[in-house]
Amino acid sequence: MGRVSQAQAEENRRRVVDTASRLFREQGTHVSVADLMKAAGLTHGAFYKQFASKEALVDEATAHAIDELAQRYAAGPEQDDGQGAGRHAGQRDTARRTLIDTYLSVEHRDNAAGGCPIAALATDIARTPDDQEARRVYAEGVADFADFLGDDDRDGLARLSTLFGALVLARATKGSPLSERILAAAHDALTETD
Amino acid sequence: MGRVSQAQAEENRRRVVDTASRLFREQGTHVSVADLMKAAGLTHGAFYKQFASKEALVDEATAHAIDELAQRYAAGPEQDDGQGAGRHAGQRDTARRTLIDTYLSVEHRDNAAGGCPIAALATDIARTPDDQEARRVYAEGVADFADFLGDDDRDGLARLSTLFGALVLARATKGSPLSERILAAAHDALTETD
DNA sequence: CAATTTAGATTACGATGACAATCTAAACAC
DNA sequence: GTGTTTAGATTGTCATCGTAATCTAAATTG
Repeated sequence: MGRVSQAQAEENRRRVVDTASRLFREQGTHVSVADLMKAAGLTHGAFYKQFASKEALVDEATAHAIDELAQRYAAGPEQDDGQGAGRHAGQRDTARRTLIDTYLSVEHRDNAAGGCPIAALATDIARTPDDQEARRVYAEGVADFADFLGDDDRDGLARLSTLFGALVLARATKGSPLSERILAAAHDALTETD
Repeated sequence: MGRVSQAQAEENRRRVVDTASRLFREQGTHVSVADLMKAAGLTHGAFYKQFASKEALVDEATAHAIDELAQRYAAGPEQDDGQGAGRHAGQRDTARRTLIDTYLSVEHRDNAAGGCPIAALATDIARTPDDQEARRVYAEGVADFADFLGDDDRDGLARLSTLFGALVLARATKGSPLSERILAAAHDALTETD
């Protein structure tokens, strides 16, 4: 078919990025442009009208996913008190607690596509060249997430390691009863002396 | 060239498995049979005389790597006291401590090929079909490693999550100063109240 | 509404993937 | 030593990869 309205084109582009951010998390950045475009409801030829290369899309999809994550925990389960930004200590602790609950749930384990990109993309990012934009964005996402999780730098990074590690391990051991025990063990460790 | 002695053939086979176990850890199980065989010093045509499929090799290479890991921490830095198996509490604590030190070192972060397969293969395994042998072997490896790391099940799995998580995160953030801070933070957390 | 622009479809490219058939020369059994 | 077996090399097949050129019809512009 022929042309499409600017608005349509932009929406299509957004859908491609969104689809990519989900497929990359689920299957890795190896998913083909053809599969990706089919999932987005377009043909693979249309891809290069919107993106310079697959690498560029990986960068954009990573940024998109990291952004979504940040928005999710920044908003948190907080009841909007009409005061705008800012959350007092009690609220922050509740937000953390809720995050840990959902992060270490079976649902999250089984939903990589819609889940934490830090966990889902870790290995793909680790194997990506040093100069690729996605690495920078990813590292920033890690730093911000750790800030949210802990009271100081050390605490946040250690907690993130446990949280992240348990989820990734649970995914790799899914099918074995070990998987659920990993989630439970990390949950305990992260909530007991809190 | 033509035939090769049985001994040579077996050694070649072993070299292919060993090369695979290293390449898979470094680059993922996506590495091609051709690249793999070249790295092992053979041509890709020779592959199918030894292995039924690439999948079969993934299974074997995973088992091989997990085995090596188990041997490494089972032997540990323990001085052989001539008493055979068995290690008293002090020795076990020292062994654990040494393991944590090396596990969270920059050298280990930068040596995925020769390092812990649980960390290096996690995502590949997570994306592998449920019925594949490699998953079973992997889960067993996780259970055994956790046993070694903690006093009870919960403790071991939580500690493994932190250890593993920090290494994988450090690899993904390599290049950013965050990477080293992650290793240090997890190291602190795992050695302080010990 | 006529002229121009362009998003997306179609098709093709060269490279590379897993895997298979054939060839060859050396190791074995006798 | 002759004959048979077989590990590895060579070459081929077919699918799929990322990317690009061409085509087409509708959206835009004037």
